Amino acid sequence: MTRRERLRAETAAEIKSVALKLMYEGGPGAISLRAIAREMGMTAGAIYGYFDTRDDLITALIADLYNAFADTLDAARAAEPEDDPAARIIAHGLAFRRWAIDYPAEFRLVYGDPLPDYQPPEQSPAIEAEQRLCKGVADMVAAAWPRAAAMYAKDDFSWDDFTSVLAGLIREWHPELPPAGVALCLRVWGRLHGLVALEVYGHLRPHVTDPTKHYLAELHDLVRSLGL
Amino acid sequence: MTRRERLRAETAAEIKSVALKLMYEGGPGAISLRAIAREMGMTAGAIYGYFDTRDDLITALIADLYNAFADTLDAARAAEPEDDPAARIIAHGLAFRRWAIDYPAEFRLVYGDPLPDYQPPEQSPAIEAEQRLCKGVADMVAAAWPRAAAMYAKDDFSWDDFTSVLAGLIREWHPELPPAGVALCLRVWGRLHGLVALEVYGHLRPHVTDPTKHYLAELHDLVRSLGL
DNA sequence: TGTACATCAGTGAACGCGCGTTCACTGATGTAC
DNA sequence: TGTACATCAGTGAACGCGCGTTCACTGATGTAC
Repeated sequence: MTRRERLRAETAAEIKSVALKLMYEGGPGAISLRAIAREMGMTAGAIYGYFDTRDDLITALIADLYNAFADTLDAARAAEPEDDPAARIIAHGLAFRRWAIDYPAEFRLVYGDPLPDYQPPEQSPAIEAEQRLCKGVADMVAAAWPRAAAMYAKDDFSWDDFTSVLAGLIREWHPELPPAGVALCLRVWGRLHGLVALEVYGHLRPHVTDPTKHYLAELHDLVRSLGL
Repeated sequence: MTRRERLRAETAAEIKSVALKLMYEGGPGAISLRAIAREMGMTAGAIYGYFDTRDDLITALIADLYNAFADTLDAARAAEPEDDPAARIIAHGLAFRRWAIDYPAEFRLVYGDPLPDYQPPEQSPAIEAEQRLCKGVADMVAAAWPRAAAMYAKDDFSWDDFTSVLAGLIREWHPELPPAGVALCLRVWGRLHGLVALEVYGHLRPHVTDPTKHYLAELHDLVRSLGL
């Protein structure tokens, strides 16, 4: 990598990090090429040397976020013993909420409204990264399945209830997991998501003094409902 | 009500309904005074005869949506027998999802990102309407409480875990419900919300062929976890 | 080591856009006598 | 029933704004001889 290439890569990274900073301070709507350029002391046009278009920047940003986010959750799970699936689920859940609350703009970009006029591309690098998150949940449910099966194995699901993409991934990651277990993954995902989404969008605070406590209670309910 | 007053009210209503139509077609970002005026064949400035400012319009819109939404859910619950709390919960859940999927822009406005640059007022008519939704969930949990108490009554919650506003409302609506029951309300709310939010924002479709089926399974899990 | 040339990051001015908001005004609708 | 006046909904032009994007250009950094 030549000096020029290194500088180029650094500037591209700076553009993204400034975009994140703006988003952190002003919400997803605060991302604009002009604002980024202003912040960096350069001209709006110069950004076109690094990204073909505003949407390309956003797409790159989302992929980065997904990866950083997946890293955080993977690390949180890995910090708990492998033979304690309940602890891993709770650690994952708390880390998920922590990230969402600490970086609400990022959460919105990933899980909420796309930016005004942003059109995600069909083949986005974010898709791969999203699969990492998916795998995280699948790992947890698979670890819990030996005990959860007693409750859910008789649920009426078949492989036809999932897209072939998901079915393929699951069979690769956890061949032992039956369709009822995969369906359970999705519901667990929804359950982890619900209270956090409400909180991030400001619907919980008017009712509750300590959101963490309620979320933790939900995590314990969840773990219990999995038979752990 | 004089003729003039009636015309005024009709025009104000038309402004709101055109705003909804624009939002329905182009997402929340498509609401602009100019677009509304264009659609109505009038001038952007004319709208200032009806709403002091763009944000006032949005606020009125949100309050309307909350009320229409609460009407829908109330009706869905009321259609099931009062002595069958499980059926009421499932009907409520399905109606919630139906509304969210049929009117995604409205869902986003209410539960998702506020509009770019929209600053909700402190004292909004939407707050009252939101309480109607809150009461709906509280009613369901209160009806389930006699059976759910066995599982949740020993949860460690006190009235200090809620804002005084919520605590006051609950004591008015359901004086028999202890803090653990109120906490359960919030968790049920989150559970109803999770999968629907994921679906509305496009995270479920890439994995699943029939989202309703999975949501229904979640509702059944929920009902079961309430001991119904 | 020094010179001639190629590369290429960034400039700055311009384009056209849609936005919220203001304001002096017009012209129709209502009211009072 | 007809006239004089008041009300007020809506006009249209203008304001200043920030945006994404384009393009001919400058000037510094690198490369080849």
